[in-house]
Amino acid sequence: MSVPLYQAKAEFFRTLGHPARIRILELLSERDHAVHELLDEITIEPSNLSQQLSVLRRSSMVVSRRRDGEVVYSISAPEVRDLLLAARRILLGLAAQLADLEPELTPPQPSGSQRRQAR
Amino acid sequence: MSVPLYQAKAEFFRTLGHPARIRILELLSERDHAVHELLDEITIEPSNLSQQLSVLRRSSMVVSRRRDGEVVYSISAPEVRDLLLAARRILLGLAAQLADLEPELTPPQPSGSQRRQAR
DNA sequence: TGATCACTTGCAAAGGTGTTCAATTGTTGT
DNA sequence: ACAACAATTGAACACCTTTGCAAGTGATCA
Repeated sequence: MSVPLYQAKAEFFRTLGHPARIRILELLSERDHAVHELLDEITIEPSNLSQQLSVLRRSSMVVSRRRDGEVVYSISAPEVRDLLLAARRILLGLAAQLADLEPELTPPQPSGSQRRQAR
Repeated sequence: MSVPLYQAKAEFFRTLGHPARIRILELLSERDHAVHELLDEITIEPSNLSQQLSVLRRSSMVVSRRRDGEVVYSISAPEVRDLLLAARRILLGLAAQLADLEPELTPPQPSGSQRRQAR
């Protein structure tokens, strides 16, 4: 293998590491979308959307085709959906753990709201 | 929820987006490791390793504790393991697709080692 | 106490990423 | 052929990350 797998993985995750790209993938994992449909859902400049789409295209996570004067994008690896779900599970799990350890943080508790957090 | 979920997800994936951090998580998902054990496995300056560990700590993906004069790290969300596996599956799937679409690019292989993998 | 080991932190240089605007391509309708 | 639309590209700038070195902390042991 030319590129070590852990490096390919890192690149892959970096590709996912942008809010707009996450939203795009979430929308596409429901159904194919034309660019202007994505624009309706995501608050972003058209050119910026295009940039993000091109990042996803470069990584082969999505493909585009032209249909009736629009460009339609689809997910090329349906398993991406599972990945996003797995991420949500982990995220919610971590959040729950945090809430557990520091229940005194969230509501504006007056007395001794000192945060100790192992520096 | 204060931070939109898709933004938290992006942050989460960005945390995974570094080769050293991937390796650390892979090692930790096998078993807990002391810092110097990680150093033996990963080719990296100690201070750099420390920085990467601190990124993982900040995101609550790992926790550290001191034991017998060493600092031992462990994974705090065991599901991370599934996530790494899911990533590998997708990565290998994408690679296979690429190999399929452009068999003429890599080696000039003549006879049919074709792989088909229906989009 | 002082030396040493095991890590961590601060910081500056270098490199990389994201955002926007303007310009461009390509397609469709008149 | 031209205008209008849809999407993309290029370039400049700001911002963030990574890296390595030097310095620092904090525990353990002679």
